[in-house]
Amino acid sequence: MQPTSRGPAPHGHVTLVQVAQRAGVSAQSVSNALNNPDRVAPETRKRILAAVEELGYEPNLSARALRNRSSSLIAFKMRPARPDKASMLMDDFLYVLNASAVDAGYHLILCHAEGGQAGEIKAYRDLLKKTSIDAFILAETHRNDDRVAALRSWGVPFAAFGRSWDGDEEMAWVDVDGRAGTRAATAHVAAQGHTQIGYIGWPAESELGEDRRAGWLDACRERSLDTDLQAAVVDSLENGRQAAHRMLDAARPATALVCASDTLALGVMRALHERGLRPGADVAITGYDDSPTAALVSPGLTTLRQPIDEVGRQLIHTVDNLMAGDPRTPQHVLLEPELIVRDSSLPGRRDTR
Amino acid sequence: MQPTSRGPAPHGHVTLVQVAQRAGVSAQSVSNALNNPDRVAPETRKRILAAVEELGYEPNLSARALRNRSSSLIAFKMRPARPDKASMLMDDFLYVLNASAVDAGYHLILCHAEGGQAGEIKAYRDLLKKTSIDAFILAETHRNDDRVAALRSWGVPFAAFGRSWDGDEEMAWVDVDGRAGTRAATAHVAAQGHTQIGYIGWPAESELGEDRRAGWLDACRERSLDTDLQAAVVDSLENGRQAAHRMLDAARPATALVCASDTLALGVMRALHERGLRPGADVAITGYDDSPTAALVSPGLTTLRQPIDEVGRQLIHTVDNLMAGDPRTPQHVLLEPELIVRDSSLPGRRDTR
DNA sequence: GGCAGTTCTTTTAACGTTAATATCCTGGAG
DNA sequence: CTCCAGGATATTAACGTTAAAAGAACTGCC
Repeated sequence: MQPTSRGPAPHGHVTLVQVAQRAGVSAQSVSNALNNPDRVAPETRKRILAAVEELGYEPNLSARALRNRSSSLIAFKMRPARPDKASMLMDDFLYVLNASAVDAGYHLILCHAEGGQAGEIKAYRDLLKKTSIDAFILAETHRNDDRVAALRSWGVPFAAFGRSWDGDEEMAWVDVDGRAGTRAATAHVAAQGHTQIGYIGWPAESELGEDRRAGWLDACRERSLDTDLQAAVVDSLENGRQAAHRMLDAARPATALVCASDTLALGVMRALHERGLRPGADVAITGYDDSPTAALVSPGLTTLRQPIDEVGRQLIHTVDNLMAGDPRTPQHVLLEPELIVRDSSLPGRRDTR
Repeated sequence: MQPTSRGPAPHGHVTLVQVAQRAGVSAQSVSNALNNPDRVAPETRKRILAAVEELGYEPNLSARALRNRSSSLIAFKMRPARPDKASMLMDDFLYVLNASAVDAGYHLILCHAEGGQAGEIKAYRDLLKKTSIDAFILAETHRNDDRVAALRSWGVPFAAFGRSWDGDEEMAWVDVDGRAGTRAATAHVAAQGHTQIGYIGWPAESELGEDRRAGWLDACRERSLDTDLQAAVVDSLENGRQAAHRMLDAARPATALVCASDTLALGVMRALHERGLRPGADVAITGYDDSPTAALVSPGLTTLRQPIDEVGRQLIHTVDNLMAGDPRTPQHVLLEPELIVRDSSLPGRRDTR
């Protein structure tokens, strides 16, 4: 049955030429059949596709990249996972990002860089020189981000996870509405009857942090609640713990604590643990990110889940658009986080066995 | 100062030919200067390297890949993060794997596959056809792993995170000694005076699980301790919780529980929480993996840290060796986990503020 | 019948690199 | 003075693909 011999198969790889011979046409026609279907006669195309199928031909991406100056590669730089960080969304994020990329006909390649901002830019430039990367995905952009300037100056399509904080309308981004998240969390604990709702967040330099703080402020003001209890600390369990102790020692102690991250919220839980207080029953706690940990601690931590899957999909979709269509079209996508209510913010029911 | 004009720089990319013109030699000499330094005269080489430096030349990987049938790409397939899984080492692992790869002159490219075993193999084959991937890294191999057979039949270098459980001497792997880990954890709680040490692990099909169970068995037998209390459940918080309740309701209840994973251990903590018992003070608990969560819960969870950085480095080192040297040399690396002692396995001291 | 206009297909050349081969040159032996 | 060895460098060709241009076959129209 098999078309015995005559198959050159010199290296195990099937090439255009072999398909062409099999179908009795030129290599270019095969190329056209695959990339510009309307340039070949329907029946020729059918014959070619049959040959492609039969021989199991897959176009060689290196050759394509060389010829087209386009590698179907999208680059992403991981940051080193800070040990104290509970928000281990990176794992999921990377997974969907890659899945979406593959679905759209790309592959994800990882960057590595040391030496901060400058090192990262150098790494991007080197990568661009060496391989014709089609697009970049950035995470965590900030005000006056040099990487943005660099990528733009090189004319490479890119999209960021995280909006442009300096009102850069040109930049394509996908982000999650942090403000809406903390507002929802605050509203939730207020609905449980809490009136002394503290907030533990990040230093004011963090744009993301200010966004989340604003949501808590919104909710408190809407209800004319006290907004005295707030802390701005670097994201860590220990800082969350200490801030919680301070707020519980205040003249009018907090009965609920809204946090800018799960890490901070877990610090609060530790503080309660140290004081013999029960999360939920005695003090309501909410976190942010729905890190795996949030579901695993006891009691479970109420938190805000970022639609990370959708973020990944939208990012790929965005760069895909940038590459295909008019690169002048800015794309902004703002997604809503989802409040996941667990026992840490609910009174009552201790033993749910 | 700058060598004005005459620079073609047609596309912003510097090519071998441009460097060659600048240095007044042929393209081949530039290639040699970079790849076979002993084939060019020392001073010519110096001149060429100066030109390379000056023009900021970086070899085009697509062209190289096409010519050499080797892309400097190492492929790795992520598995979707199971939501219930606390062992989020993937993030760290990927980071070091990539860092090591870049250090060794490679880049990491991510695979995506659906459809289980078969789908994964198909994805590998497609990737190989399309891009001359240099090597693969596998995670979580098992007995009679089809992927291993496939990769071997194609003659592609690969290394696995996780030893070959079917005694496949040919396969290169890097692994962590699970047995030594649980033995150390068991010895640790025994040293605290515990004599009823239960074990919560995975179903017997899991080779990794049996390995970890063996460590607990070893330690118990060495001390002539009871080994009646054991559970074999699918890895989840809920299963850990239920198993813990069973063991605490037993005729001779467990006073210490050694677990095969942090997820299970967190389930145990929840069970204790439900019973009003204190981890550490009332029942000692140990987990496995030192997931981020372990450090964040209160009290902290005693667990075993896998030297994930070293695993990543060794894996890259291994495939690098396979590609360079004699591919017949099997490479096996077994690393020791490190016991991280936290309060969950220690009596006393409740409030450490 | 000849000629312009379609539609389909093939030919040519190029992307940037490197193995293999060819050429040049220098110095030393005969 | 010729000839050869051997090192240094240059030339050729190829990796697999595709844009651009050229060619072929067929249509309809004056």
